[in-house]
Parts: sequence; structure tokens; C-alpha cells
Amino acid sequence: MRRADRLMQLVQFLRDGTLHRASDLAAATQVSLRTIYRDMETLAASGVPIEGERGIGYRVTAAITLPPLNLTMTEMEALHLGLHAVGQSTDAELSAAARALSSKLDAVMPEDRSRAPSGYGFAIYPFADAARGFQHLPSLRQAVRTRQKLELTLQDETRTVRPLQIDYWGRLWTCVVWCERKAGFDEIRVDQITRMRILPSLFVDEKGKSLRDFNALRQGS
Amino acid sequence: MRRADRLMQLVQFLRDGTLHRASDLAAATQVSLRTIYRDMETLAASGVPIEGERGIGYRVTAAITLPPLNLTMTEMEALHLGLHAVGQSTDAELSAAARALSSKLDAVMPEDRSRAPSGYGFAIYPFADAARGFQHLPSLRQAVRTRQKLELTLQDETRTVRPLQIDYWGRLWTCVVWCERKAGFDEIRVDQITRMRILPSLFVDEKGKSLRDFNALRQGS
DNA sequence: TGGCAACTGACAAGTTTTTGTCACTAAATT
DNA sequence: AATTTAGTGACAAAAACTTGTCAGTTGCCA
Repeated sequence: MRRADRLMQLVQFLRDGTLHRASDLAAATQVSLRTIYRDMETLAASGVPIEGERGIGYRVTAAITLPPLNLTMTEMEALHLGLHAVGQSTDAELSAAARALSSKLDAVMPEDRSRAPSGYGFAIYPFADAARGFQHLPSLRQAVRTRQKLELTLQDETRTVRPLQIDYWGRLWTCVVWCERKAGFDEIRVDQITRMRILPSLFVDEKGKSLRDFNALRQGS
Repeated sequence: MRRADRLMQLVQFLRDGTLHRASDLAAATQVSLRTIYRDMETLAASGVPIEGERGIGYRVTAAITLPPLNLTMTEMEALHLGLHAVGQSTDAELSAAARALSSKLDAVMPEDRSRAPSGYGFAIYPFADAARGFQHLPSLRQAVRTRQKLELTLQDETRTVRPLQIDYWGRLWTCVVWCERKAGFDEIRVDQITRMRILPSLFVDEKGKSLRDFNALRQGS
């Protein structure tokens, strides 16, 4: 893996922010000039903010490059929430940066239309609404973990459900439940929950009512 | 770039959340069992959240993977500030997530000398192809949301398509589309799009042309 | 204008990676 | 105990990638 090593080395050289001529880089890495040009192309295409000016040399423009990150849904939510908070800050520069970063994140969030309840993408949805349901999340999570039934009220309608799985799409939380009254699965938007009560009764997986069954259904349809 | 293509294909298969045996994947990709195991190792090392269980099969654990991001210093500061704020939250799980994310970020910050070489994508293989397509993502995403047809050029071939779903598989972005000319589904690599134009005409789900139909086909085959 | 240094395309030679095969081991479920 | 399926190590052949060379072009600056 000699090439990858050299690419990393080149980034190290360029990180100091000063100008570098391709010929210098070639000498430093013991490689031909042509290869340096090819490397620069690869790096630029890989997202490293490199700029080459004819008759001048190379320099890196932006400061920090983050490698690919794997986030849990909760971490993603923390990220959005935190940036939203900073976006409200009085420091104009800082709040602008927070909003800019939020946009960047929105732009690269995986979007899966087949799973989202059709009609509302997270971009359309005002953050405030999502935040309203946010208060219920901790106890909802607990109920999913401890497998306790819930009594919850959505739009003046109260029902008893078995909470199975919490999902997060960018800005919206939903919960997959088995509804006792309708005797069927449902996907509930957490922000639409107006009241919620954890019931003392526990539940166990029953044939046709488990998360596995829900996933099977979702696949099949 | 045959291997990269296969890796992408594999993530597509695994993305449906169901179990997959290595032997099935091998048959589907026309490749030996041993190669599948090697591919799984590569994908896991590349950050795709894959889990294999002995006697069971493979599945992806739902998580969000962010592509490499370039941040300014101010944006980085906003990020840290926001996460710090959320870290103070009363929701134990959320504040834990914020702190975990802070650690992750610290681990990949330039100041940290102990950067893992594998943290950079090009240490494994260049993901230049993936990065090249990033520029089209925001408008592509918009088109998926607003259900607008697209005219796009791939390798000197221009076609009109209905964008249905955007997928990110760790290194490459793809878009599932219905191609008007071929009258069939296609999975387009965003990095191979050379030109793209959002057309004013909207589209609606039609029998045989919807995302649901595409998924049914993928299951069946 | 001349000099500098970034760029580009093509191609053969060299090097590395990828692959299949084979012979195993390791958990988990039945 | 038998079965199923993931996972490992080694090695040679095949495929893919990387590199240097060469012969250019382009843009900026003095």
C-alpha cells in the first residue's frame, strides 16, 4: 500500500499552509513529477481542499477534513440539536457557522423514501415541531428497552401499544408499535404524541406481533 | 474498478435489513465464497456497519454514515460548543451520545497525532469516484423530495429519469431511478453523472414505476 | 517576450492487488 | 451429535493498478 502512504504524506506536507511546488514534493517523496500531478488529482477528487496555481504552486485552502464517520441515530440527533442551539447564539459568526454546518449535514444525510411516511421530508418539517415530541423520547426509549406497554394519546385518540423500535430520519423521530386496539402495526410520529404513560404491564414477543414480523411485512408489501 | 462495483452491489443487497448468507451473496455477485468473506472484511473496515453471525448470516446494523466533510475552524468550534451544550442535557442517553460523538471528533482532529491510517478513505482505496459526485447531491435530493424529473448525462449519454431514492453505501452514492427511455429501473452512480438538470415536470407513482415495484423486483431476483 | 510551473495524454514496464482453491476452525441452532 | 454458516491461512495465477518517460499545452508574471 505504498501509494496510500504517499498520499497521506503529501497531505502532511501541505497541511502547513505554505506553498509547495510539485517538483519539491516529488523530490521529498522520491517519485516522478508526473506521479505528483496524478496524486494531486486523486487528493482533490477525494475531497482534500487542495488548490494548484499555475506558475505558483500548491496549497491547501480549508482547515479541517473529517474522515467518514459512523453515527448512531442518537448521536445524529445530538448533533442536530447542538447545532440548532448554537445557531440561536448571539455571536453572529458562530451562529452562521452552525447554520452552515447544519446545511452541510442535511445535504449528506441518507434519505430513504420507501421508509418515510410519504408526504413530509425532514427538510420541510420545522424543527420546533420535532422538538416538541422530544420530551417523550427518554421514557419511550426506556419502554422499548424494558418492554413495557404504553398508553399514548395522539390527536385526541388514546390507545394502548407495544413500543418496538425507535427510528430517526434526519429530524423526525418515529416509533414502530403494535397497537392493541387495531390489532396491527403502526408507525407513530413521536412529535405528535400529546400524552404518554408507561403502563406497568410488560409484553413478550408473540407470533405476528414482534418486530421481526413487522420487518417481514414491510419487506413483503 | 470491478471490485468497488461489487462492494457497492453488496451493500445494496444488505441494505434491506434482512439476513443474507454469504453463499447467496456469492451466487448473486458471481464470485467465490472466500471473496465474499474478504469483501465483508473490507466493508467493515471501511466503516459500513455490517454484522456477521455464525450459523446465521449477515445484516447491516442501522446507522448513519457521514461522508468526509471539510469544516472551517468556526464550524468546528460551533460543533464542539453545540455538543457540549447537549452533553449537559437532562436526557441521559442523549447527553451520553453527545459526549461519545465529541470523543469521536477529538479522535480524528488534526491535533491528534495518533490518527488511525484507516481513518482516511484513500488508505483502503481511493474514493475519488464517490467524492466527484458530491456536487450533484443537494439538487438530486431536492428532486427526490419534490418528485421532479431529471435530465442527466452519464458517459455522453443523456436520459430523462424519475429519481426515486438516494443511497449512500459508505463510499459511493447511488440513485435509484426509473428511466423513461429504457422504460425500466436503473441504479445510477452519482459520481458518474457529468451533467444534471432538474426538469419542471413532476411525476407521480405509477404501477410498475414506483420505488415499491423496484424493491419487489430486487427481492424477487 | 521569456521563464516558470501547473497540467495533460499515451503507453509499456513494473508492481500490487484480487481471486479461487483447498483445508481447515468456530460459534450457534436443531 | 449433526448441521449450518461465518471466518482463517496459504499460495499461485490472473487481473488491475501505478509509475516513469516523453512530448506536448496552458496560464501567470516580470
